[in-house]
Amino acid sequence: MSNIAYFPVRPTTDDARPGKRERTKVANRQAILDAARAVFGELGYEAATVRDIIRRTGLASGTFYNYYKSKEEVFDALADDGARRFRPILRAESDKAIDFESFLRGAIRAYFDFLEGEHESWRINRPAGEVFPHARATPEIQAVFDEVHAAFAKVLEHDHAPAVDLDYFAAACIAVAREVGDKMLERRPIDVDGAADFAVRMILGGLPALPRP
Amino acid sequence: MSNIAYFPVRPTTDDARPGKRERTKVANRQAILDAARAVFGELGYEAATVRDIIRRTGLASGTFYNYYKSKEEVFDALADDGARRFRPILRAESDKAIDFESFLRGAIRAYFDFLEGEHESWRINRPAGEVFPHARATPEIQAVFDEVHAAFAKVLEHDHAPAVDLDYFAAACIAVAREVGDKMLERRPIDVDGAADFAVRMILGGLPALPRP
DNA sequence: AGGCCCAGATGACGCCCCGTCACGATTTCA
DNA sequence: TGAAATCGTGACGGGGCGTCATCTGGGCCT
Repeated sequence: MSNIAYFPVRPTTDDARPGKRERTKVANRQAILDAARAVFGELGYEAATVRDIIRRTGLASGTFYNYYKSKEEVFDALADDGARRFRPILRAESDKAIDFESFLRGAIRAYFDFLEGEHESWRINRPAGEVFPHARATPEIQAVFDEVHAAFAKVLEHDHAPAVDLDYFAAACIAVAREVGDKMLERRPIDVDGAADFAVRMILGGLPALPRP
Repeated sequence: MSNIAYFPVRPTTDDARPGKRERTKVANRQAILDAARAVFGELGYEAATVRDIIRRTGLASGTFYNYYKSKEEVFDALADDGARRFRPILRAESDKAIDFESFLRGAIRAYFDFLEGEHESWRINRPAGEVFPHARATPEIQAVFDEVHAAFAKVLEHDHAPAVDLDYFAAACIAVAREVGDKMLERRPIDVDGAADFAVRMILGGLPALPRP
């Protein structure tokens, strides 16, 4: 099938848009990210080496360093990517929330759904017991934390809820969500509703009991 | 000052008890542990190498591997050591506790005191932003978790509190304690009372709101 | 005391991964 | 089309890794 008839004027092949240099650049970057996800999944983060990642892409070892400085930086990039995809979801929950309870329920539910989705891409084939480092505070992840912080502040003030130590409270909420989320992923079948309900109730129950500084 | 007069019969020097072989063995093991603590503190866990650790002890590189298989194993040994020292403290709190509230308050208070104490040995000189991996589930650490679990079960049953998802609940409590504890260490002055009060109230408030399966 | 044995300390060694860099191929631009 | 810029390439020096043949000296026996 020739496509000349369809693109007669500019014989621009469909992959020729932004200049070849630029295109191979994004392709390489993406290839490295994909390879890294797979390698981390198979070998675990600790055991994985830059060589493992680059080998899987077919690129030369030097090429890796044109894009990332180290294994850590690739991991951060993957984490950043996750955070970047999650942020608008969180933002949407924050916008449509009426009060603290609806915000919290929406946010945790969204986070757990997100977790369940991500889950697939990672635990491919990893020997049990292997563990990932907790994501470092990359800019995008920090932004998510800040967003939570801000949403808490906004929505709690709007509720005329008495002041609490927001720093402690946000940290505690994130901790509960993270830990209950992890445990949720270990159970079969995965019960997002149940886990979310648990986390929400625990936080919601704890809030009015907090000390007022 | 001669001590001949004081130990006239058996010229047993005070460090000659269990045979020299055994003594240098425990000394070496301890030296490696001490060096590791210092190196992790100065360089951070990621950057530290087995060579850094062994160099600081003055021993030969091969000797290290007579005691530990890797940097990870030394770290685990240090974590295990901490857990081993904390366990009796936790046990004491569990024993003297009347109800869930007093147990929780005692345990968290003990944990935060412990944290503050440990704090010194670690953050010696480390560049900010560096971070330690969360301790792996070494046997001794697992034992602490199990102890918490068991204490929760015992004390909640004794309270005739309605059943809750203990797995989620214990995980959430540990998460709150860990995270609020970390934040506590970042503030000056360190306010153990305030942090413990916060964590206790949050958990205590959340408990009655939990779903009953 | 003298001698034998073996636990365990030693450090050189080969392996592999690291990050760099000079080179060459390919794209871009004039 | 030729010059310049960009970037992929893989060889290379550096260094940490874990091992192992060798040596040392403590334990133990006569």
